[in-house]
Amino acid sequence: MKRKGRSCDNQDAVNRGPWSAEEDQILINYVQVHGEGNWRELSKRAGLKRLGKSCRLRWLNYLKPDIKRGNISSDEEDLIIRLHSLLGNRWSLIAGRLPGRTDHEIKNYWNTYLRKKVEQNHNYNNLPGHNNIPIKLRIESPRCSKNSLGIVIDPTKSSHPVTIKSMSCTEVMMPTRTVNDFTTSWDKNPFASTPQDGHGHCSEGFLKHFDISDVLMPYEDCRFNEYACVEVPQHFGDEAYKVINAVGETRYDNWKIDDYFPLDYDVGFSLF
DNA sequence: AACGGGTGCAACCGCAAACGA
DNA sequence: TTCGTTTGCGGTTGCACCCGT
Repeated sequence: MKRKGRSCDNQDAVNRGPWSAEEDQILINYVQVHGEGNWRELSKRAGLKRLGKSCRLRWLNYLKPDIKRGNISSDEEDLIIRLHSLLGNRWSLIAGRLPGRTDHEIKNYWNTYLRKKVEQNHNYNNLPGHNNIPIKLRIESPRCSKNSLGIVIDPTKSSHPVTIKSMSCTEVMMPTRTVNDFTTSWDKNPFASTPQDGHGHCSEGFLKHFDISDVLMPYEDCRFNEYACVEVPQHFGDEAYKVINAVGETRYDNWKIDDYFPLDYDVGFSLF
């Protein structure tokens, strides 16, 4: 599978195409002794006539010991479809939720098999986020930790993913404490110590607007097949706070807290 | 058996972000 | 702050194989 190399620079001295078993072994041995990183230097020192980039690709996608190859289960397949409907072609994010799988393998699997399967599935185009079905937002834990505010989506209650684009807390309570007093009361107008709205005034209805799709990340205790977790850094100082109300927006339509998603779909705040 | 089109997948490419001097 | 290098990502390419004719 020799490929056409570019005529410039000294790439004629570089091996291209499929890796031989010997090259693989050299790379494995070298990484086991010296570790990953600095791939260009690694290639030179290991005596591989390969671009550093090529070494990195080969290691990360095929040779690394904890990689699962092939036999993608139906559960994994289902999760890929859900995540793709949520994230699009963000293969590294999708792979991050499938332990042992690489973005490369998932991308190939999608392009050669899953995309066709999904396209054939008439229901795909009727998923939430692709139409205007509103979502019920349920506040499970109104008092959030100081580290983050997040939501947990429980897809076990529905076969449909939720494509949440953004979320705003519209009513937030901050704790107030008096000096030398450890008791806490909840102040519904805490804005003297919290960010303002950029216009120098703080109406009670605001707090923070953020784009969930930018901060979607796996949560350690999360069972991948059951929950999609979103963790959002909070910017209101070190204190805990209570979320009283919130509105959000899916990828294609708006929803608000009082809307009802059909039957049993719950989206809730959770304490991370 | 030979041929040709379709498919799968490993490797490559270009770009952008991250990093470090 | 700038600039060169490294890393990471997603899209594309092209060869080997499969399968129908």
